[in-house]
Amino acid sequence: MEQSAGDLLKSKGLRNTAPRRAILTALQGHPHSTASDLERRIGARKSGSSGLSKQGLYNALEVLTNAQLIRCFEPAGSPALYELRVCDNHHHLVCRKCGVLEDVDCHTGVAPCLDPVESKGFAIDEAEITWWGLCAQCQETVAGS
Amino acid sequence: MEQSAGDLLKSKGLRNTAPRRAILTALQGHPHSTASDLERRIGARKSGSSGLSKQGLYNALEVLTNAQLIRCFEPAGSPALYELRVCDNHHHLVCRKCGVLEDVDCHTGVAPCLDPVESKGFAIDEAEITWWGLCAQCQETVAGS
DNA sequence: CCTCAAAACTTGACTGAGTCAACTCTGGTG
DNA sequence: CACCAGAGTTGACTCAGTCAAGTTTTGAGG
Repeated sequence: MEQSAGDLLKSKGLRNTAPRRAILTALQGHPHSTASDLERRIGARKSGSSGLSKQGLYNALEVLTNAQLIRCFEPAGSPALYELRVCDNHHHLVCRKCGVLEDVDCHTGVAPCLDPVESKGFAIDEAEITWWGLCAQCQETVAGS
Repeated sequence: MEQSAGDLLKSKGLRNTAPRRAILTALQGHPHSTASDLERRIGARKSGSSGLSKQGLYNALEVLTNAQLIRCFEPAGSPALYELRVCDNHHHLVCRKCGVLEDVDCHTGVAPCLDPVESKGFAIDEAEITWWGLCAQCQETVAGS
């Protein structure tokens, strides 16, 4: 198996606290979670367990993001989504109708995978690509109507 | 000169109302405006003139966006930005530090300008690309500190 | 030019996502 | 095992945007 949440935190020199472990664990198997998804999922663990405060959640998410343990992504019209896949510079496909979201591998795998026509003097470190369209299911719905 | 705001509205079969004309006019020379920028700019016109309500503004922006007279763009961490450039599928460069935003032409000029490695059954109509980095000015600041 | 209904706009209450600030608790080092 | 900086809690607050119900305006037809 992979490293435990605690080991991951240690390997980045971060404190090994229950909320942080809970977030990392809660993200496994739920690749695109909003802050409130996480709040619900963590709060709902076996009764008696913590249930992290909103502020604590945002603090922890920020720390984990800065440490590159998780990645944050904000598609237009949606709250921020957090995911465990990092360092592979993958991109996203979003359905305009139902909002479903899919990961797409990057053709190069390292950021920035793409250069702009002109950089206007910027030092670019990432090219974020979002493809918009209709998912297979919504295409059927539209065609059938 | 270009078509007047009124003519543009007519050409799309939309009603020619003062607020809509005001929005189109206010966007000229202010390529990336938030809803509240627009509210301020329109409200501030010569006294006695309208000053559009918040709801009216959002309604009008939605109509104009649907009619392809303006385009809406939401970079992470910022409210929605509206711009007049449409139909050229251009992209954006954003400074991570100061938030400054630049337009970048698309190398093809038509959407979607780029195909994903795998489309997962989606019918894709747009590839939205955002480059993140540091603008020339912020690079100097960092280097100098 | 006048009328009228649909379309557009206004008002004001409300929501959701995230932030601020002040206080308390705890992990892990000495 | 005591300490304290870093982590978490609480609760008020902001900002961007939405909802719903009522009023005004636009422009097509008489």
